[in-house]
Amino acid sequence: MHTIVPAGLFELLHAASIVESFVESRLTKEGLSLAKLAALTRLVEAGDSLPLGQLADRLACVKSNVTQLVDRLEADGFVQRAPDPNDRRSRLAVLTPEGRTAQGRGVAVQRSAEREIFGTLSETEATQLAGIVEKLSRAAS
Amino acid sequence: MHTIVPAGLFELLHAASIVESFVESRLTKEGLSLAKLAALTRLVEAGDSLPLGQLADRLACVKSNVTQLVDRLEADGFVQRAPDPNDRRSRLAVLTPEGRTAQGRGVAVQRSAEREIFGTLSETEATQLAGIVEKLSRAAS
DNA sequence: GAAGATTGAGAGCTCAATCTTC
DNA sequence: GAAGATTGAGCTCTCAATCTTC
Repeated sequence: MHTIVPAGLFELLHAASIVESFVESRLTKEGLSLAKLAALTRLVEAGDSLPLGQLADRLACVKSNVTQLVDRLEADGFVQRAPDPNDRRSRLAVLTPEGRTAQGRGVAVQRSAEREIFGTLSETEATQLAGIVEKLSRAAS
Repeated sequence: MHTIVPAGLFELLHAASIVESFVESRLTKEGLSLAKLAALTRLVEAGDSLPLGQLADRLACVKSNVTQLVDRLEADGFVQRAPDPNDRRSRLAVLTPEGRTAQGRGVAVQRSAEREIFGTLSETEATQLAGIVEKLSRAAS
């Protein structure tokens, strides 16, 4: 027998960190990380370029974080900084061709990891999880 | 109307990060963090002291991480390093009185945050969540 | 003065290399 | 040589302070 303990804070956070590490380790093989993939994906969605501040908004993080993330993406050759013609204060993060293909490989990895992990859930469980996750997010906001 | 999208990777990780920030911000007011509280709690459970390597095992992290975490806890006055009488290679992390009371305040904060967040779930949902979390952890391990 | 971005400092984590003691 | 701990380098993230441009 094995009693299921009602999920608590640590169980939830620990599960999330396991899932995160799982995907992270797969992305590493593609020269990517979740943070980098998220940024590249926002750029693809925006049509290849975005002012850094906009990127920060869409990543739901602070601007100084994007500055450093884009530094690393630039070092990877996935992104380049360009001046904003409309506003000399602003700088654009522009996707390079390498960045675009990396993003493609990244989402493929992500989706396959997603299938692998969430594929173990029944249809019903997936729906339940969505509802619960929604409730928890709301309660902690 | 509002269709519930089946929970995916990003929804799950985002929810976890919201919950984490919620607790983290409450612990900040007590001069603590989730990482520090976890370490202090492991020490309390162990009866006030533990070799650093043991602490790393119980925190499920790498030893160099514990070295730095204990550095910060020592600076806070919550922990002190002591020589291990049994093995001169080893060093003990020893809880101070301040560390013990901080741990007490910390778990109180944690439990109240837990009630606040998980209290929004029905009995049934809490049980479902536990099962799902268990499945996901297993799939990603 | 306020909106862009960056820099500096620091928390939290990892890995690889090192140093001491077993 | 292997087990303890630490150090150095790097990733991800935050906040406060700064600098330029609006």
